[in-house]
Amino acid sequence: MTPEELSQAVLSAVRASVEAGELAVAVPGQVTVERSKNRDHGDYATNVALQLAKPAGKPPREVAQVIAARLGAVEGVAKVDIAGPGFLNITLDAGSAGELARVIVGAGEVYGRGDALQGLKINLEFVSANPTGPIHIGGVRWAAVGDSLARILKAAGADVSTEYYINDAGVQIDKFGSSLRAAANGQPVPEDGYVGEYINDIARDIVAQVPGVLDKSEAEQKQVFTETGLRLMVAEIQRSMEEFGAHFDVWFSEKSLHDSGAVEKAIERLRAQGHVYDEGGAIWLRTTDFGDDKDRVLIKGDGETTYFASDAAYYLEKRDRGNEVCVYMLGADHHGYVGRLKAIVACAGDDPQHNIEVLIGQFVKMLRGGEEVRMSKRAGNIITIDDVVEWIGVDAARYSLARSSTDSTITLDIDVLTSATNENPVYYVQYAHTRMCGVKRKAAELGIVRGEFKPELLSTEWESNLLSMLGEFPRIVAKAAELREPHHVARYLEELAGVYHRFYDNCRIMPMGDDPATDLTYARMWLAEAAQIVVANGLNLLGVSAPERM
RNA sequence: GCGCUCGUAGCUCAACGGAUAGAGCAUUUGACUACGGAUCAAAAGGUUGCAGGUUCGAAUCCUGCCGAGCGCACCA
Repeated sequence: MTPEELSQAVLSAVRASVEAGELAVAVPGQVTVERSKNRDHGDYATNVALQLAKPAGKPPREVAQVIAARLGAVEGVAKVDIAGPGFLNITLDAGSAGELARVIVGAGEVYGRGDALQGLKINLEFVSANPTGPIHIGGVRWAAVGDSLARILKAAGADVSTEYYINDAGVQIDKFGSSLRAAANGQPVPEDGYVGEYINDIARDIVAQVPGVLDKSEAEQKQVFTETGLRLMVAEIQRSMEEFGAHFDVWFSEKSLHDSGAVEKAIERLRAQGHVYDEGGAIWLRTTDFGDDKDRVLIKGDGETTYFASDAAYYLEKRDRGNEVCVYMLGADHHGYVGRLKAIVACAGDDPQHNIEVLIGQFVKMLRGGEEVRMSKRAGNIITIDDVVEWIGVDAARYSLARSSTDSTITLDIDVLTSATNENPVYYVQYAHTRMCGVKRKAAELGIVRGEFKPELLSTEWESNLLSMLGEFPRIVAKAAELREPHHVARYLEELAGVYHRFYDNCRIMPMGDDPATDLTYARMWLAEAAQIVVANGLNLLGVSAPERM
């Protein structure tokens, strides 16, 4: 019996109690059934009685008794206990619990997918770092979290498109171009320009790719260095992201919004909605109508459009492509944008509670020699995505960045990263997977083929623990998707790996010596394979490999 | 000054408003002539920043205070 089926059974028990007049309460839409943390509390627990106590006007334990009486009679349920303030602790009979292994093996890589977000078209924009330099450690966090989130949302049934917004318009691009030109000509870096080894590298590449560029006029040089530099830098970022396993369906150019006239069109649309006005020679959007601190300028007094105008046009463009929900993943230094972004949505006549979601993530702090490293391009101590991958590899990097909530700043110790220790919990999870594969290898070596499955043989505490843990997976995926929090999947995998390691230690799977394979051998092979499927599916959601050997 | 986010074991981090606040690392002590010991078992480690409030129940929600990070442009 899966937790989903059990949940339905509990719901039926509630409904039956209501219909029998034992409970005067509205039947809830659904009830949560969770795996018990403590083995003394059975396989699964539900707090439904606690939640129904108040509307029913009865003490929680009395409500629990009514439900328990009916639930105990359900096929597959061995025992129902009432505990504490009114929890229902449910123990399944071994056969019923063990059936889950068959379900999982049958489902294979589909196990864990659901329909919680079925039919929802979501656009997920993340990283979107300026193409004036390599992706640094902060951007890497969004690459790991964003790409994992995309995978999780898809697993929950959503129609997801991922997107990287290239800020290829504006003064920072001009500075980038002139910095490249200066480097190529051996001139000092211009005011507020970009420095670093990568600037010299790109400048050299441009000189090599465009023969005679240094003989051209200053204006022509600026154009060549800006355009070619931008192209090379974007290509570099794309390569880094590709190697990191972060996939973007769309690489969207800010400049294209201006070239296509989308910005002007957007302003007209907002004007038609009645939120645009002229003042002091500039054109404004009245974002204060929708909770923003102050109104925002769309077109400056000098006729130039603002970055904010691009944002508005970009949002409308995304919506025109049929995206129902536009998710933005921004760094903590951009949290001031949330208000104005939501105001854009409201000004456009959309619902800021639904059509846009802004996820704010905190910074990554780096430690070296026990002291915080303040990254500065000028000091040349930027830590890039390529550095991190070189030190610890894609798997460990993605995992360590995706296993924490983005609400909290995380601190990475460079000394630990570069020493390549086994401190990263990803190895704990991956090792569990290799052990599962090891069992298969051993079985092949002994010529054992998995025979008929007798689920009732999986009766020890380690086996039932593993089964109930495996049953949680679909619920975890749905939760991670709904909360937009990939770290729940990672935490689940760590717990699952622990449960598996303990099962492995206490429950010998393969026969010893020359002993023949028994029904118990087969049953445990089914269970081990089910566990392997879940770990592999979970790691895949995080973009981390599930190795057969380490 | 105003606003957003955060404050949990020595360190890095978990915990749909649920039961005795959990893992890993570090520390101490045990376990292989057996499927890979990158493992397992055990010990120790906490007034969840402080003070109130809400309720069957608060690390979680509300208020105030303390502390940290970040943001408050006709910049991008």
